[in-house]
Amino acid sequence: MYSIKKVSEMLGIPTVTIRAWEKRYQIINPVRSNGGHRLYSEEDINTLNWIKNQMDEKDLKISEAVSLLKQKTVDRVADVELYTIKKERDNLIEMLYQDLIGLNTIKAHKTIDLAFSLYNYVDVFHNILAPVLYRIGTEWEDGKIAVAQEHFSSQIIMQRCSQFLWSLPIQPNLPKGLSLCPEGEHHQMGLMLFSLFLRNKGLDITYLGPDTPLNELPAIIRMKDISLVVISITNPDNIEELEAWVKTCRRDFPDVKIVLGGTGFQNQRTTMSSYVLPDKVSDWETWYTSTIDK
Amino acid sequence: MYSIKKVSEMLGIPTVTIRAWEKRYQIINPVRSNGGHRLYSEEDINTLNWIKNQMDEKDLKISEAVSLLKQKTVDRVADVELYTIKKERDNLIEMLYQDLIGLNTIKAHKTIDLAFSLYNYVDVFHNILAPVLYRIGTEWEDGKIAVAQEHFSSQIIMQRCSQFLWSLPIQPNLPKGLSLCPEGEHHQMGLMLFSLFLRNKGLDITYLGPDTPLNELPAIIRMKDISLVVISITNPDNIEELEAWVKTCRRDFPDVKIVLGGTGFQNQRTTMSSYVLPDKVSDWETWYTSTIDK
DNA sequence: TAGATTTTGTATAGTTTATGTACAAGTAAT
DNA sequence: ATTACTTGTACATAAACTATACAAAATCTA
Repeated sequence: MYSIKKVSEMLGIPTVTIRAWEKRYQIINPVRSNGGHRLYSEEDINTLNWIKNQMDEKDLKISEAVSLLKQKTVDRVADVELYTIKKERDNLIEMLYQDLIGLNTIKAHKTIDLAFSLYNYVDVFHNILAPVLYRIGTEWEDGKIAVAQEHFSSQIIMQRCSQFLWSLPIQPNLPKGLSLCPEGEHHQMGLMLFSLFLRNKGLDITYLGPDTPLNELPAIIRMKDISLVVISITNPDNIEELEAWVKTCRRDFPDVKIVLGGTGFQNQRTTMSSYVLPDKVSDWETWYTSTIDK
Repeated sequence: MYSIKKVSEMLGIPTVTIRAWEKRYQIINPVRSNGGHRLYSEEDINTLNWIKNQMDEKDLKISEAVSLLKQKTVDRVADVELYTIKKERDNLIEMLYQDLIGLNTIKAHKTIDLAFSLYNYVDVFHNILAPVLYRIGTEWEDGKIAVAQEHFSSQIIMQRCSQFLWSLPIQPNLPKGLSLCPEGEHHQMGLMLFSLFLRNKGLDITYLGPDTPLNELPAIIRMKDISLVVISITNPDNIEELEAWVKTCRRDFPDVKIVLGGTGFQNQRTTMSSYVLPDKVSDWETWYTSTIDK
């Protein structure tokens, strides 16, 4: 906390002027001491300094510098207020896409917050977050958008999804599960959605995520007393290794259920087709009632 | 024990003034003799001396020096309290470590929640989450724990950290920043901590995270009007490529500030050493005041 | 373009607060 | 008895506060 004299000396602005700016343009709001003297915070000084720099560098008048400053703050708020108007789902998807492509952390999270406030979370996952990430993933593969944009987007969306992985209630009597993509696999949205589906049913799912070495699974299965393993694959080249692993798993843990999924299985012949799960969410329900909720 | 006159002569402060300070600012509390005369302890004299030095050296008013003093004692009390619950903190670290190693999503989040309820968030980041992740990272490199355990742990800790990246308030007049690790780099905890440090100062930081291709940065810098780029490196092999990039960046964006960090720079000769940031958090403050908060 | 109006920095007046010091009247120490 | 200390009140000066005023510069208007 600084007195007006200190600030005046630091910034080279007369005290009268500082007070006049405060009164005329409401750019700062210093705290007062018991006796009513102004006490300036770092933030206040920042603002004054910025104003003065703008005036000096760009030869602006005080009023112009102030409206620049207000513009900066207003931009954020206005963006957020816009959301309350446009709230149809397609709009939300487009907005979120733009936020993510534009690397706007704050706006993206605000949009997701809005989505969660308008729709139930299952709906948000499947009809907003997943489509956006799918679109971004496709455009990334086509080279239409940059790596950084794709990483940034999936990082934010995955983060929001995984919050639900630990906040939803668990029913301890249901089986425990493990979900993962093998090494070299990075597309985890499908895996996340299915894990959330199971988590929503009350299963205790440990989400290991992408790039998990299959040879580590037996130890984990034993340690956590797992009875359901969910594996997602995008690249068909990984099927062979997975096939071998499934075989040993069936032998070592005959009671453990295995579920496979992901685009890697489309139009591929494999000995494991009985474990492969369809993409449709309605089929998930069928699978669940027949396999887990028997 | 010293009489008021002795103290006055020792410190060069009139007796009247000493009494006025005692009455007005409650900074000292000298014992009284039977007859009511003040008897000053060494501690009282130290306090007075400190106050006087502050006023002389930093040209502070008595009221300002006093509030500094009170702040100092508050800090010390906090230190002492911290010390008494240091055991508790070590306990938390151990608990969290066990939760993460045991792949217990829910318990790990509960432990982190507990940590946030006991300490301020900066403390939690630097003294609980970072040490745990560091320990797990080391044990992973030594082959003591599995890949799955390391991935799982860093996924959870990063998720908790990044929540702060978009919930802390922003000061729009401060510069905008970008933080990232280049391609092939995966250790992001240091980058995250420094990003949080800047975010905490009110800077609008876009966290791109690990594995970001450097050649995409110019477009992003233009798009988001970035004026600060933070890059972290663990592997010294990446220094050469980074050096080239820094050179072109300096040429194309002379106004953009660059900050480099990470263990990759330890004991390495490089032309970029002027941009390299020390590890110590106190040095971060120095860097900030001299570079951003000029 | 001349004159009116607005913007902006600064000045001034009358108070109030902050801070160091002075003084009076009484008590303690030696 | 003399010197030092106590409390309480008072006072002077510096620094801030509010409010109003004013002049130069910039901008608008007829």
